[in-house]
Amino acid sequence: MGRAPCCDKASVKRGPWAPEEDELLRSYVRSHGAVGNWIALPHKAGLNRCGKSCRLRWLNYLRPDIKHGGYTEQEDMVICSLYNSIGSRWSIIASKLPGRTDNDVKNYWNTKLKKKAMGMGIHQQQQHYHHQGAVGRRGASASAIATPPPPPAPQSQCAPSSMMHPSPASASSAVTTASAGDVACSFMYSDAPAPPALPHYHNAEFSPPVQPTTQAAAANGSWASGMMAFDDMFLPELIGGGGDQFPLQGDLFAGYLGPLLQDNYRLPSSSSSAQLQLQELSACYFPNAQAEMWAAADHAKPPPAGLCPSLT
DNA sequence: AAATGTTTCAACCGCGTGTAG
DNA sequence: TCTACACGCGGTTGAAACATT
Repeated sequence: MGRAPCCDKASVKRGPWAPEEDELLRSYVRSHGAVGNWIALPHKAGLNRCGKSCRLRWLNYLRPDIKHGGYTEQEDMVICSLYNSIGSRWSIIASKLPGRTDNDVKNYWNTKLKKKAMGMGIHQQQQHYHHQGAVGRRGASASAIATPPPPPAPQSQCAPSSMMHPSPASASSAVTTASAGDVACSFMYSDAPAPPALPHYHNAEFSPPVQPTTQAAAANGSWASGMMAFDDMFLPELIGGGGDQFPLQGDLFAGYLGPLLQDNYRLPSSSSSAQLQLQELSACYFPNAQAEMWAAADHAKPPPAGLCPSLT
């Protein structure tokens, strides 16, 4: 038994919107302000449409501040960089691009930018890649099965490599489209010492891995079940002030998360093993992009959901 | 000019999440 | 605490537009 449909699909109009329908919806929103209940809107506005369809039409097309097409190089870089970092979190990516919608960004990536990114070259940076599996809103599972390490993950090269050091304040900027816990990765890091007390962050949107959650983990010197939400960065910081510098996936981690973890877990920054460990964690935090690049690069299929093998 | 293949993008679908009752 | 409902999201589809042969 499936979920009840949000509306009677047989009795509502579907397909492309007519100009009259657009005008009805536009004038309704104009006169009533923020829509409180999209399901009830069609009836009130005199539209024979599903409420979800109305919402989509408004958000993706009729909103006055929408931009269509004409993506700039800078926007390309933002999309590439964020996609590399957080994967297909289109609503988050779109929230960093004023006037762009998640649907638009998604279409743009799938039809143009992905090819462009691929064409600019793929190179390997990471020695080890461990897909962490289910991430984000759907089906996050800490009980996922560890799998053997796949081939090294290629990375797209969308922009000149640079480092990024967002200020702590930037971590508190608002992103309303995602909840804390998104882009989260559960992992165990058995070689690191138990983490010290963690710094306080402005809010929960960006929080470092949590301290050991089990007595056992603390007792044997490991820590477990780290969760991180990384769905928020300021665009100005992303584009590096002048807009001519951009973080890449690895650099994003090395530039921001790396030092954070080094500070928190006293990893020697100069040691190659520490670098390796950071790379492993990076791959765990931001797995989606690698997975896609990977598939596109005709490598073996990425592993199914699972904890980072070397971290378990 | 016609046929065929490819690309684009608006719209749909179904599921996870948040929340009010 | 549970349930029902609406919202929001990401993946997918399909028709139209465009390019190529």
